[in-house]
Amino acid sequence: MLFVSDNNQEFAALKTRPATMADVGKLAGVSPMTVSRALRPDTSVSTKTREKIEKAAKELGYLIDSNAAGFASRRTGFVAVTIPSINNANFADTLRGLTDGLKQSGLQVLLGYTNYDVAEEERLVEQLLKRRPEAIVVTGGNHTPHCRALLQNAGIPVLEIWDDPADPVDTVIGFSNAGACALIVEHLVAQGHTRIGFLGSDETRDRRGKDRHLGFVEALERHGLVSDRTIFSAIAPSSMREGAACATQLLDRWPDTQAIMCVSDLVAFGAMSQCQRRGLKVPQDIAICGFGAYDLSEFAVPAITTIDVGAGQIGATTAQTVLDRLMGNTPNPSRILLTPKVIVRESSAS
Amino acid sequence: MLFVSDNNQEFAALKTRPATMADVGKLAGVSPMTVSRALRPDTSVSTKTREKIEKAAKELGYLIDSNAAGFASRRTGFVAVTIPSINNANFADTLRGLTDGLKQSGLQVLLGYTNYDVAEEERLVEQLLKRRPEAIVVTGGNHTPHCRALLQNAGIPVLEIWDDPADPVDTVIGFSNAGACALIVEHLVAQGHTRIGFLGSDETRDRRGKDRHLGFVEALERHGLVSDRTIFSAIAPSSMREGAACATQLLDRWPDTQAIMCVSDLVAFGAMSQCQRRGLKVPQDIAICGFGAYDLSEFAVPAITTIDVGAGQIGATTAQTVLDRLMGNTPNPSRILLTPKVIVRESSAS
DNA sequence: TTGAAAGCGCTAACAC
DNA sequence: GTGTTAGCGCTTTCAA
Repeated sequence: MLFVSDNNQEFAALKTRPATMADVGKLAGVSPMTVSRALRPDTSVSTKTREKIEKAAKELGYLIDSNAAGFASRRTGFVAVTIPSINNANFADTLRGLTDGLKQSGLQVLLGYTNYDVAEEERLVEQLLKRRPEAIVVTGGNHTPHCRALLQNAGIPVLEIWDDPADPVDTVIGFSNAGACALIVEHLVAQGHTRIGFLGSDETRDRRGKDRHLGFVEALERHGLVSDRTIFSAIAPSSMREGAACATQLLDRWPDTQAIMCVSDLVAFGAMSQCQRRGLKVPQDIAICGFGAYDLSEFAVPAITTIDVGAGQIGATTAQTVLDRLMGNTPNPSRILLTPKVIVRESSAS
Repeated sequence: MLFVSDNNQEFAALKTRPATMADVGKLAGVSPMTVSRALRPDTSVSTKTREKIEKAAKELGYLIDSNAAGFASRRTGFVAVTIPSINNANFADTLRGLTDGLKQSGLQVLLGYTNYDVAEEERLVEQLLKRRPEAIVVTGGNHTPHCRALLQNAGIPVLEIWDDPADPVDTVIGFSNAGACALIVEHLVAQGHTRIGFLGSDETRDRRGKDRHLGFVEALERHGLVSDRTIFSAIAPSSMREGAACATQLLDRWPDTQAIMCVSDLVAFGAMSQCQRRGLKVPQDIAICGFGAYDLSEFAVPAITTIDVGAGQIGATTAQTVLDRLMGNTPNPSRILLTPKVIVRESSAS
């Protein structure tokens, strides 16, 4: 059986046509409609008929076509999700919380990653919207104008997560990146540090990183401390490599730095490695703090002080909120802000 | 990408009906069919008509319904992919190679994770197949009988990756986990080590880990060495925590161990941390090797010797192979095996 | 270059 | 409890 016209040779037919409900119905001696009912829960079909149908379906290796079902019922069962990167333990945790929370509902996550680029996000959101998801979850609250318009006009719940945007599109489930960072500064100041550096990354791309830096600056200023010891990598987001390189720059320029706050645990780990290679003892010679509560920080030697923003919890809450919105329980936008927690570990303990 | 879950439930409709091709056609004064043509490349529509249509589409904020389009053309544009875990840098690299390689083709990845569980894989594969993907990529070559049957009867290209199964369903893009591990053993033996331990995880769940252990045992035996210094964590896959715990057990039981081979870099990192906490110097007192070439290993102090299996390359090759299969260039199954490379670093250098 | 008719596989709505 | 009819939004096919 060919699926492709003769003049279009791409995608030659490898498939044999899969069985349909009509095929199953014919074999079971019932109408396709009865098959449709039998294959769904909570539908009235006699036990005998259902058994006949299940036998026939099994015999044919029949699997329902979810696309066709969604098409007919106008419910695709998709929830679109964008994250900045797939290779990031924090977003992976959020994703796990989200998918696990959606598991019972029959909703499926359609995932895309933006590579920390709002232009890419725009393309991605458009592509995802073409699949007619029932809700869309975007990481971050910073979008191109067109992307914003797409989200606003999509006619479905829009959830912005991992952020606290001043002007949200719809519903927000996040936290204040600036506020979280301020907590770390309070901790470092309480430890008696005054010469505190910051390692970040290109702020136009990593918007959450920018907010963290803002929180850092503001918190230092509240204590009357200067905040000029800052190194940004040109690459965003910064990771271990940039952490190591930026730590080198920071220490070369301000050798008397007492503590370094890093935009993420990965940067902190790279920075700490570099300190150790330079013969600096952490925390005796210099304190290091990260952000994100990656496993890495717990098992590093010394273990790294960090911020736990509740990545998994964000995902779980997002799932619940999506379900609430779709079931009409909470038809209105809301703003749910979680409270990040400092986890003090060896790398900054006196 | 798509994540998949089970069951069904009712959702209230929040959506206003999005514009259709008919709406666009009406506004532009043409038939829906002409709109369909205008919105696709390589179709014959006059420039003037196309402009009218694009203007109308823009005005209505029209986005094509990919599900309906796929339904009508019997080409969903989905490529189903299963990976064991979303929170794993190796699989993330493969996924990135895969999605990037598919980007130009208009094919979209539908993703699900199995949590290293073949029963979960079976459910997932079934769920994914219901979306009628044009090809399916599964990580690993170990499946339940029913899952195997599902894959075989799907009528689409099936690609098993990250493995070298003895009896593949269809096409294989992987490497020998056992062979890769043997390379590490050769390296350690060449360094003069004879008392070599292994840290792994529950072998029924982590099949690739099992193969790695097999390769370890065989390689030791080739050198006439004993391979009893082995600790498996009950948790699979092992990560940093288990690496630390299992290293403790190994060192308590065989304090004179000279080198430890770990099932992954994460385990190696946990083990190395534990060694350091016990006052052992790496590599002077004990050598440590990992598997997977995670960033972590490069920036750890000391940097960790590991195996680079070419995770990104597996993804890129998989994408290319999927395209070849779908375009009929390479209609037959093939077996593509990449060659893992040892990266010798400080943790095992003499 | 454009349009009309048919239908993809399924479900909603209404019969019986 | 089961069948019939209609149609979801689009593309295929054929005709003009």
